[in-house]
Amino acid sequence: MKIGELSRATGTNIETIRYYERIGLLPAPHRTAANYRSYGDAHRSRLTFVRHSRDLGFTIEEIRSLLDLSDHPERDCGEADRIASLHLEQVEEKIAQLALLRDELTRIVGRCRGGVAADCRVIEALGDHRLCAAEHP
Amino acid sequence: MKIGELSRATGTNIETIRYYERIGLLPAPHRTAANYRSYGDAHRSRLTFVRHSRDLGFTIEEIRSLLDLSDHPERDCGEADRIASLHLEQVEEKIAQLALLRDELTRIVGRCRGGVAADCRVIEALGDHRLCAAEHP
DNA sequence: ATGGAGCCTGTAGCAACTACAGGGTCAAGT
DNA sequence: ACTTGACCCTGTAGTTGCTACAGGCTCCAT
Repeated sequence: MKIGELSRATGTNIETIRYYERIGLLPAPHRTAANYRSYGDAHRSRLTFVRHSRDLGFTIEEIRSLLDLSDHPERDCGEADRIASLHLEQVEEKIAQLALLRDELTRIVGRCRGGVAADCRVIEALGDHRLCAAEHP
Repeated sequence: MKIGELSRATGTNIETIRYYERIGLLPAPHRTAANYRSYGDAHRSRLTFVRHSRDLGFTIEEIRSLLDLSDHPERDCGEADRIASLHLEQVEEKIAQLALLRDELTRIVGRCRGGVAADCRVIEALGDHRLCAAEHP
């Protein structure tokens, strides 16, 4: 299949597919006589793997390691578990961080009662960290 | 005060301070005879405002608008409230999104029972979106 | 044969910094 | 007086993960 078809089949931007090839995440496919890329099913599932992993927030480097493992089925699965667990931890940390931000923003927004900027509680709060309820990063 | 002192006083990287000046977020300070930047209290509070806003996740462009408001105290406060409310919404959306990811990752990680990569549930799950419990972005 | 969709390469742009390289300045110690 | 080391300067390039051209080829239908 041509790049446009692969793009539609996986919901991936064409430029992104070429980008993945350039950084070595997808193997370079065969070319037709007209120098068009020609992909097979193996390419499609690899790209699906990549996109799904990206959707789950894995970095390119993490995906590289995961792909490497999936290319070597005889290896130990522990590494994959380690990468995923670490990532899960990071997501949980990020959620906790954002929850703090949300609380702080809610407090700040809630204090606005209209009027002119000189009396604005939003702007006041931004200028003075001491007005915050909790430490945020 | 010199840039290093301002850096320590606000917990901002020196390179970041110069960057903010370059993009017009901080006004260019006076220079000493030796061409060193020399800051006053107004610079320090402006930078504090910027850093605090960044910590709360506002983009540079949002901060530009907020600073503009705080420079014009006679203007209506509604804009500041609008920016902060919109940002709060985005944070809430991001949290919801990450919660979905967390759930999916928890499911995936929980399925790993060791062994070789060929039988790895993590890798299997990454390659097949149909194994997911919910739609994620 | 001509028009438009699709493909190619290569480069530059986005956000928000961060990290040099290669040089100048200043204050303290000897 | 001189040296050492901390600090400052400019300018440019790198980071992540794409996205968006520019300028040109190829294919297929009309």
